[in-house]
Amino acid sequence: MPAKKNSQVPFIQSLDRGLTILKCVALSQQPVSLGEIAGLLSIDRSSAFRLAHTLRRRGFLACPPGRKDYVLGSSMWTLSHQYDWSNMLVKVAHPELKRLATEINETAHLAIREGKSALFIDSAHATHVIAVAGQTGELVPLYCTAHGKALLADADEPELRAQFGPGPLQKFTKNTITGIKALAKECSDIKKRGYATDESEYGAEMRCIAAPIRIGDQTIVGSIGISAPASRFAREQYSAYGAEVCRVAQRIGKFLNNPDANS
Amino acid sequence: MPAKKNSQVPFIQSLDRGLTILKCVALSQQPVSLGEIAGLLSIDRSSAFRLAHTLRRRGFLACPPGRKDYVLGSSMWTLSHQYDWSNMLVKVAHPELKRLATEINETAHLAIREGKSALFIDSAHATHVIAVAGQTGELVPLYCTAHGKALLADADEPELRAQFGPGPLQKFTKNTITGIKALAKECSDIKKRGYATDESEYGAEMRCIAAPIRIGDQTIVGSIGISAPASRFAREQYSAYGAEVCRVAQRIGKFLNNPDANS
DNA sequence: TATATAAATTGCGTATCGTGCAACAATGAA
DNA sequence: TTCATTGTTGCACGATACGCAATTTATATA
Repeated sequence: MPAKKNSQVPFIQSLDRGLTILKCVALSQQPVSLGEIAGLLSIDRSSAFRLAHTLRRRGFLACPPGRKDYVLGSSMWTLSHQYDWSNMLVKVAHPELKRLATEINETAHLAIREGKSALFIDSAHATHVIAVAGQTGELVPLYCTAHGKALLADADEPELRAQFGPGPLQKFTKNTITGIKALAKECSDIKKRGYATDESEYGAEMRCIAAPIRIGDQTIVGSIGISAPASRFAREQYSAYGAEVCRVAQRIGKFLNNPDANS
Repeated sequence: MPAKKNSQVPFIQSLDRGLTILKCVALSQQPVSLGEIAGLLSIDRSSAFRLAHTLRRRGFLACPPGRKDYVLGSSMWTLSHQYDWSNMLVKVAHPELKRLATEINETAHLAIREGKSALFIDSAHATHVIAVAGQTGELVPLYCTAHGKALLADADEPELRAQFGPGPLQKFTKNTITGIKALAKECSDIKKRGYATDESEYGAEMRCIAAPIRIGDQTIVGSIGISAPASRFAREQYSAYGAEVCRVAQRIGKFLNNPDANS
């Protein structure tokens, strides 16, 4: 993008500033003081005060009891909970999903976490006629699928134990990981490597690779990956495809953070 | 509050309008057109357009590909995911929690769902010296505690099966519900009745009552309840205490929606 | 406790910025 | 095609949001 061909549509200054405040408060882990807000926007304290005040009266900001600095308010909570976010992720990720599918020429999937399962919320098929498991809407276990394990990548052993209980996990195939300890090791490997694999751990004769989609390089909000019959998907391709899947996942994450990005 | 002693702090009109748009789009299940926005605020279409435009450029709104109406954008997604919301719920609910504890004169707890468990995020103790189980930070199973079952109240049988698997659930006491079907029945009863009970289903000799906290009378975001040794908490008190716990839960939910409400 | 320093909040005049009007473009229906 | 609806841009007026400065409130220091 050589020159900002920014539309001439005038910006509503005060709204823009208000949104900046909102973003800044949301991303800060500590409460934000008025002075910081004013400094950030390079505006007078009084202006910052009035903006923050309207945000507060609308419930988008709030003051911790007794304190006079700002944290996010309940409106943000309410709105974000009532909205069906999977649509959002689908919308953002779909072009990438399609690119991935045609590039690798296999089926690509998009999944989110839904309780103890991974839920496929979108897919893009390649030219192959042979349908692959994992239709949109399908729920699969977290601990024995590539998507599921990608979604679990940040979990440590205590967390996994809280999720799945202490007992051994259900065995679907001879490759299924059934021990929590082994699963924790797997997760930390996935986190290092960037992508998760599924060596026929749930469905037989299936290979799958998936990478977690992170916002702000932190919280995992979904996963993207490809799957194919083991016969068509050799183990030697893991590292190459894995890198590609990671790149796509990162791009989606980046786009979620910064919608202005190119393309 | 007889007269609005509303602070004289002037409202930033355009910011206020922008936030209204945000709220309206978030609450609508369908995409919202420009005309609707303009109508809602009783402003000119051009003004609505410019407000929506700034919201869009900041990522708070977005247009579905090809269409020209608005849905929530990725910024809302990002911000709401990066923020630690449990603090928010704690902050809003704590006064009510304390009121409840002193009113009933037992320990009151606040919990949220954390995967397959309920997580206690706050508590208020009464004057009794005898400590009750369920410290803040403790994780307990969803299916055999009052808080857990309150959090599950909206789940139907397929959903429960997806969460817990088909097999029988772990038995902690002689009262623990172990069948999914029975659990589904219990959940639908809870939904009708408004509150969940725990008849020593997890910890022995303990009774507990909890009600789901809902935003917009819909999505369950947490639970509030009281617990006491069975010796101090007779079964006859269920309906009275249950009603009270429901009232408190509703009040918290209402407050989350509308922070301006009377304290 | 008193005093000093900083931060939050309010009043006010002015220039800016947002607004509505009206013209224009794009889209879709008949 | 025309007509009707909705989205988008130009423009001029005036409401409004801004910064300055004064006042109140909170926090630190002696």
